[in-house]
Amino acid sequence: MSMKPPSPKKSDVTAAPAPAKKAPAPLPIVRGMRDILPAEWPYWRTLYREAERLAEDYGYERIETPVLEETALFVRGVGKQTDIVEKEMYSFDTAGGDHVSLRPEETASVIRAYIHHGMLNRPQPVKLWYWSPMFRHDRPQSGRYREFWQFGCECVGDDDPVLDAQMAFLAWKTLKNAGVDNVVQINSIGTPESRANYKNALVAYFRTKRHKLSEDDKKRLVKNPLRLLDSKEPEMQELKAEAPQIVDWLDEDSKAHFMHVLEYLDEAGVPYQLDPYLVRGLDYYTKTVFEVASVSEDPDVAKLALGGGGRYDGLAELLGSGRPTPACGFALGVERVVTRMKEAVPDLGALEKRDVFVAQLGEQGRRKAFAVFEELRQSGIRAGEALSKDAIKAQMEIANKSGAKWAVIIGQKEVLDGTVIIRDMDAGTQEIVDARKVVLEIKKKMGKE
RNA sequence: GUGGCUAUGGUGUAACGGCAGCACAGGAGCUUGUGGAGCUCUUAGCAUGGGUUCAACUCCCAUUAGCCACCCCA
Repeated sequence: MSMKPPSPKKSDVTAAPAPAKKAPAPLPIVRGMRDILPAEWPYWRTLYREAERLAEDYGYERIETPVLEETALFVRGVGKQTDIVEKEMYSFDTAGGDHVSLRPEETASVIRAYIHHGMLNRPQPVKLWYWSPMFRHDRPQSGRYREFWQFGCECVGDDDPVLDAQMAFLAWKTLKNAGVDNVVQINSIGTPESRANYKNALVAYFRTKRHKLSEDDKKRLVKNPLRLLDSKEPEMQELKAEAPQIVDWLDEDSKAHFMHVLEYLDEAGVPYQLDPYLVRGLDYYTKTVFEVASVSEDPDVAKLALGGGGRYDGLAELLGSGRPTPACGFALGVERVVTRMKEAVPDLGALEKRDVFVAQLGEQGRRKAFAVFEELRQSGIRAGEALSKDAIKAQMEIANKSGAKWAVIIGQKEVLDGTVIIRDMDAGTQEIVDARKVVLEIKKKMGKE
């Protein structure tokens, strides 16, 4: 007996002509936010699985920190002068008067947790990984969102160059395993002292060329001279070539450290390019800095970094670890990687095939089908269903689309006889089997495939 | 944050200062027992708010969002 309620359409039509009720306006999504729809999920899942497997294999442990932190953590950690902190943070005061921010990146939080939980008393280095949403109030563009996910690893408490190399390796390898051809761009920016010296030399050089600089570049000269190096202004390309190079200003320790990092990358077969102009936007970096970019003939595709990382030996101390705590890490932008994955492996989004489809006819058939479906599922057979449909025809159509090799059909007659029909969807043949042996019969058929 | 381009059903698109079409997708059906084809019917739209006009989806302004180039970044 069908108990379906009468169609609301009909009752509306017969209802008294009430004044047209205004439908509530649909609410928009907040700017820069996005839904991850089912069609995209297979990519996320694939990337997540690769990331998790690699991180765990390499001894990294999962960590999850609060989305909300004291604003001071990022001001101190990421750098007051950085654009991220200066104009891109979601900051607000709570009712209790706390100054808090949605995290714009994860490294500062991980180090905070490291200190907070006394991880400096654990065997060093402490290796942690995360896969979490970050928030930056940036102008949205493709591959750039206000909420975005990062997969990253942090290795805290050791300054050995092999760890820097491991970071670049893991970033590269994760992408590679996800099907994204990529290359590491790498540089060393030395210690804060050697970098300060270099910065002075750079400023001195560009001051002499000041008249040739664009407005943006003049600002950089004052605010963040290292940024002059990755300026896109055409005139800069020539000026850069003449400019002092950071390698010439590195202290001996940083230089040796960097050489070792490169040797390890050679050994591991990681494709990398030395990029003397690569500097990164966060204040905490020291020595090794790197980015990973996809390999593509299309320059627009290649230019967007999929991830980045490096060494940040001073950060933990700056955040109060109380003793020198060298560390390094990297993060990949999940949305950006997924975009590349869609190009590299377009068929990943296809629906997962079902082995069997359970079709039913009549209320008794439906009830029986409900149970049979669960029986199949419990025995590990991937079954499909459309229990809410009445017409067998519609169900067979769905069965066909689901890719099921067999349909189990249960109607009134079968319920009475204690049987089910098993239909071979390719051959179009079908047989009647004992209802208690459905799982057995299906398994037998699957075994033959 | 600065500058530019764009906005029509769920998706992709068409047209026009005068009733907004098409394709795909969705739903129902083509004798309440069988899918892949076909057919019928059907749901669903001018981003929002103002203005000009007899009349605006169309022209103008603002807002919002997306995209692009910057800034910066994953």
